[in-house]
Amino acid sequence: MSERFNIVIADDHPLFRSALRQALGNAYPDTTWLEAESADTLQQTLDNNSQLDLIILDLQMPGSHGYSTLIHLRSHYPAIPVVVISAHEDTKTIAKAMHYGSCGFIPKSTSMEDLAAALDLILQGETWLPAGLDLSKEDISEDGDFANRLAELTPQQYKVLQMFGEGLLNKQIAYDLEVSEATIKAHATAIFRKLNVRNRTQAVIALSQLEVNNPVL
Amino acid sequence: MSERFNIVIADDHPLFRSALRQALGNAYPDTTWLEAESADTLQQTLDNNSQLDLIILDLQMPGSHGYSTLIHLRSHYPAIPVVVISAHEDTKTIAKAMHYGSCGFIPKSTSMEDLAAALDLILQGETWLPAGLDLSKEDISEDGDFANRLAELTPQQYKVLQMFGEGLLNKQIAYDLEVSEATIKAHATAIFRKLNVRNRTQAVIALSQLEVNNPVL
DNA sequence: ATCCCCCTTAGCCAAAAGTCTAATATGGGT
DNA sequence: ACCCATATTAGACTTTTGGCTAAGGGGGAT
Repeated sequence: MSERFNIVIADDHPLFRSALRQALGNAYPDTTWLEAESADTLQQTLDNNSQLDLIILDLQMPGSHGYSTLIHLRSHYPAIPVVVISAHEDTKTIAKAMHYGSCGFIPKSTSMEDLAAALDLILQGETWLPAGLDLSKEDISEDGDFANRLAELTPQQYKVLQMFGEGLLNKQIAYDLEVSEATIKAHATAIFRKLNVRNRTQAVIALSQLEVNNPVL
Repeated sequence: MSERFNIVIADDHPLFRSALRQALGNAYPDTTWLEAESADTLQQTLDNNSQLDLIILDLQMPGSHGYSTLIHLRSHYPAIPVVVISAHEDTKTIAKAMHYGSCGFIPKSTSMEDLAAALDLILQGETWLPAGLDLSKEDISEDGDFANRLAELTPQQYKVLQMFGEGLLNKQIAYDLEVSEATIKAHATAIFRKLNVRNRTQAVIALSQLEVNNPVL
């Protein structure tokens, strides 16, 4: 055991990140821990590290719309397993996380011992779920179409879409990403085509359908 | 007892509307029941009936964003009590409904006897909540600012905002409402000013913050 | 009668959004 | 070496959006 793993903790709460890191540090002494506080910094972490073994992902992060980050990760980095960790723990939330390619679901209420046991399984390529769960009743599939469309976006397009979701103008996005406004427009057109919408407002509406606990789904 | 009441049932599920109506018809034989299946038809019902005694409101309706309808009703028809009825029944959802001016909260799992008893109280001007509830832990107040701003919208402005939320163009909205595009633009400018946003995308984003079970709040 | 609010509309203008073509650059894979 | 996906940009263009001014009509309240 105890290989040299590279594990990312993506959660917007600093206290939770360090608690998780500390709790698991004993069980995995040779592991390199990386932290990301937003979808943005998570993307940077992915860009800068080629050998990642696991992403521990919170569903609520600034600049991320619920499951959208999970969908994007699974489609563009299929080799890296993602385990979702969340304060929500109803079966629907869990079923959706699994449906979108998570290799496990860890409620934040999980004890630290269970957590270490869960990581063991997951790092071996298994899946892990809280005990005593019946997901058979949960029928997802509704928005499968949009999820597939979202998965077609390139990383940069995905980033631009997220910034649409923050209400930014093309000009502001171009400034933030340090590219020209023409580039943003080009991305926008590509995004709309892939998502099958006509303008940015419809794109944002579609994106918000992936919010955690959205009653629509 | 048994006055002549006018009660509106606003729920997008036809089966549920008739079930409710049938169940309560016995307890309130002289009551006129009105049904609305969307925020739109609810608005029409309000326009056409001056003497309404109660609105039974589901939080999930087509063209309505969670609490936005409740906020709008309470600000523009303060004399008409609104009781929220919902499949969600966590304390946060309930606390928010009460915070936004609901005079009660009825989970859809409530028995028909309890339901009749609840209506009795509510029609007397009292409030009603499921037994054994502790809302003291729930702290809302976060988006009070936006709720106040939303309450400033006139009925027509509110309707236009909802259609922004459906991703419609000014041209389409004008056609649907049978007014000119100039009118929609005038409403749009007023909406943005009242909501303190700069464009329609930001308005839609703000509106979606009022979604039921939105983790942001 | 008067005031005020809401709804309506037109016309003008500026800004932003969105489409299209065409071109360059880079990196990975075959 | 070559192909391909991605990212970048410019330029020209159309459409949509949004703000501003001005103005008329209707209804309710004082």
